[in-house]
Amino acid sequence: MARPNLSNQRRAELVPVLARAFAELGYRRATTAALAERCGLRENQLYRLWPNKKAMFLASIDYLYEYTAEIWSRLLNEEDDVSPAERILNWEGEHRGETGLHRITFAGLNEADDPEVREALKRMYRKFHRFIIGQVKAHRETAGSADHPDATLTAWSVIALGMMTNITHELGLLNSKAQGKLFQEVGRLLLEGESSKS
Amino acid sequence: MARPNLSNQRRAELVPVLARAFAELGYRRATTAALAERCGLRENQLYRLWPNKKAMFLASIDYLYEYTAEIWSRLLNEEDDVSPAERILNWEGEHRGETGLHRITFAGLNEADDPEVREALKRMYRKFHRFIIGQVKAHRETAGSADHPDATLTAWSVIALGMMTNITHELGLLNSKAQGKLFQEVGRLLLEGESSKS
DNA sequence: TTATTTTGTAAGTGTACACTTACGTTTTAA
DNA sequence: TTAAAACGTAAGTGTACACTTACAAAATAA
Repeated sequence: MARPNLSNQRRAELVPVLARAFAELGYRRATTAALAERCGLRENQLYRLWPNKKAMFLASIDYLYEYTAEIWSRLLNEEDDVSPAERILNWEGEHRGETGLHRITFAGLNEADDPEVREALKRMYRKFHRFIIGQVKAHRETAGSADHPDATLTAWSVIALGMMTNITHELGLLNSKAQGKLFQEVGRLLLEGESSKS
Repeated sequence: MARPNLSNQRRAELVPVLARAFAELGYRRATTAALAERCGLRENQLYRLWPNKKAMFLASIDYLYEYTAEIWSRLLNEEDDVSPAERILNWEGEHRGETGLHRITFAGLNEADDPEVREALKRMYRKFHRFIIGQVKAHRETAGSADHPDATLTAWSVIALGMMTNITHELGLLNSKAQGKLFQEVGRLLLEGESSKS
């Protein structure tokens, strides 16, 4: 034996950097040279940690969920008078698209004919879906329960809204106020089966 | 003067072919060689019709709206006992993602740091939005009007649902029955402000 | 110390691909 | 008939970029 292998640790340190690069540049423009530079490494050093560019991208997809889940978990542990589900809705309505990390999903969807990329995206969406279902059910147990779509459909719809606000933010289609209104008002309708305007 | 210039006509004939190529292959893998082959042309012949690959892609984005609007318009002119808005919901719930043309938007979002691509996408979404707003308003004038989000938000939400069902179809996350249910049930909730389960 | 493995630096290599050039052939307005 | 423009065919060209090779320096277990 000689020097200890710190690859796992270094990968963990570098994934956020890679993810940000893919998010800012997209898959195509995130050249291996650019990735290496942002990591403060040479290209071949990157290739010692991941077998190819695609693997770096797959790791970034996984990171996107972990990063978001981390933020949501923090929100869930806060003391507040509204339900956790509503806290997440409010937070996302205000901050959606700020990090730009969602652009990784755009890049991923564009590469979705690749089986590995497709599986990574599926995993990611399923994890989000499961997380949100939990929040929807918890919310509905406490709040008065109107007639609304089942939790599965509701969760997909919330993800859809998230995607849409990402897009409108990306393209500058809605200002941040309208974006927040979209997310929160429709989100609440989905959660509670009735408009929050009342 | 000599031979008449048929460029406009040829462009119009070829755009659907290009759009399908971008949809099937994504921007990156849709090489100019592949595009030319599908058009039954040589590369330089394509370059006589469009200045570069990006222009071909922009034309494909525009085509995506025209194609969809064409289908929707046909649906609007049918005789039926449900409202036009509901007919579109039903149709999209059943056929969403079938053509695969929506993948053009994935490719576009991935290239959205390019100003021209971003503008093309904005145009496209705005046109869809306007179209849907019209349908939502028409529907609500005839149907009983519950308490629901305003037409603008509703229209964005419907687009969001469309996007989501495209994604779930693309990734194989939902079977077509669940996909239809998502689109129709939630769509109706958004349209009418109450769940259709009742 | 020393053998072994990781880390750093520098310079490639092969190829895919957007875009071009050159040139011959067909069509049509005058 | 003819000149000009459109059309067809073939063969490039330059370069960007994923990935590799070679080798020296540094670190650590024995």
